[in-house]
Amino acid sequence: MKTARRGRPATGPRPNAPPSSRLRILNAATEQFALRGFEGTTVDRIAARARLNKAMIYYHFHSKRALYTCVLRDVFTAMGDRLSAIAASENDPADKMDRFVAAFVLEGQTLSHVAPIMLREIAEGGRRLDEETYAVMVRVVRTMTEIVEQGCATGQFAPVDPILLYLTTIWPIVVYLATTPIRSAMARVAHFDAGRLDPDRFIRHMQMLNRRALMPAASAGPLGEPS
Amino acid sequence: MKTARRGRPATGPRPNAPPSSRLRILNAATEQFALRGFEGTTVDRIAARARLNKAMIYYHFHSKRALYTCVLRDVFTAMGDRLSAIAASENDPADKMDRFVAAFVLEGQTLSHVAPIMLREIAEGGRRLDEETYAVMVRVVRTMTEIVEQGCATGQFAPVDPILLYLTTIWPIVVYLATTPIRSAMARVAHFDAGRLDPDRFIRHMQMLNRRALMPAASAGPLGEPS
DNA sequence: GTCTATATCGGGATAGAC
DNA sequence: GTCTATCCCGATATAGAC
Repeated sequence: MKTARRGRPATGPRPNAPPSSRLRILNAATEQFALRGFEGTTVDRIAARARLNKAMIYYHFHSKRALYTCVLRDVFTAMGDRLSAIAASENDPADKMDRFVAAFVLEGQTLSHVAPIMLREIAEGGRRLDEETYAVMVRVVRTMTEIVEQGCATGQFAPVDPILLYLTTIWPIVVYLATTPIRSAMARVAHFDAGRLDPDRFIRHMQMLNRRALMPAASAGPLGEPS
Repeated sequence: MKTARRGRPATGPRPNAPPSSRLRILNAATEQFALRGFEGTTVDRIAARARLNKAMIYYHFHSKRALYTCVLRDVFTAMGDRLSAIAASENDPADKMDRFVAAFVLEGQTLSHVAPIMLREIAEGGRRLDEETYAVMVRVVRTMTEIVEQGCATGQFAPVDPILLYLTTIWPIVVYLATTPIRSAMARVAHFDAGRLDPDRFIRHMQMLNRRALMPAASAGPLGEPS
């Protein structure tokens, strides 16, 4: 258990330390775990993709499981860090919300393995998340909560449960990101133009959704109340 | 490949045929695959949960993979069938949309294994979906598309891309369903009241979201256009 | 730190009796 | 249709040389 003692932010071993094996392993592992899941990934394959052999993996990480935990922590921390920055900016809540949405999509494209991994962990019921990783995910929820509460306090936002808004904001984005690689194949089968789902259009859709969701009372509109 | 030739709707072997092994296997398999994924599940364990032994599984299904394909088809078909019924009703589009959302949540609770399986398949990039199963998923998209287009035609709905609305409607629900079992544990860690996420509240939130998203132009509201 | 074996075992799949 | 026993490969993990 003392294994997880390698505190270091994902892609920065320290300005110019060896660019080598440990990091190559981490990258290869992230890719494979995202692609095939924990059980679907073999240590041999990770080694191959890292241009190393199994033994090196067990030298740097004590077990497949410890490596996975490491990947989880790194990947979620990286995402969480980048998002926190947004909420720290000095804009008004509506602006922050737009920027938060855009940032999640954009960072999610850069950290392209985070989305599939999140989906797998949810499906798994969070059984593999350790406390540290859990805390990072909670931080993301809290970031959104703060934005919503700030907007509610000033009356700019309708009173909406931040947790519900979190659910409806983050997860379509995650699925959007995770399906990006197979979008065109799906488009062929489902007969729709995949271009309709380019990132900019998608971001605008999500922003529109949240702006409307947070629009203060007034217009329940021509559609009336739900059943 | 001729293996998948057992056309039969999930939970109805035919009114009163043997309630026995084949069905018990299917049920145990669905549960385990949802819980642990394809690679995470062992044939031995499925057998145990079905109160049978491995050999019986290979007797009824030729391989673990064929069994999985069967589970996928059954589970998605069941869900698709129940949803299609909604769209066939004679209500107006706004009503249909509300009912569609409610139905997805409710049926998803009944077919409680469908959500985790959907998440795993998305994370997997759809690599395990055969054409038949694919077609069922497309049908769900089409169902939503029809509702949206009907509403747009009559001017009741703002012009919104149905695919985008599908993304933002279905997937929060799927994640909501998949996290239900661990909701209270999460609430403890994240310090929020899990009761806030009871199904009725959630359904109303989703309906609100879509009604507002589909509200015809007019009020971009006090929030202005996005960046 | 990096490599080449090799130990070990779990799990998918089959044989064949009943 | 159902069972027990078994094959056998592939995957995690380790030993130990360099």
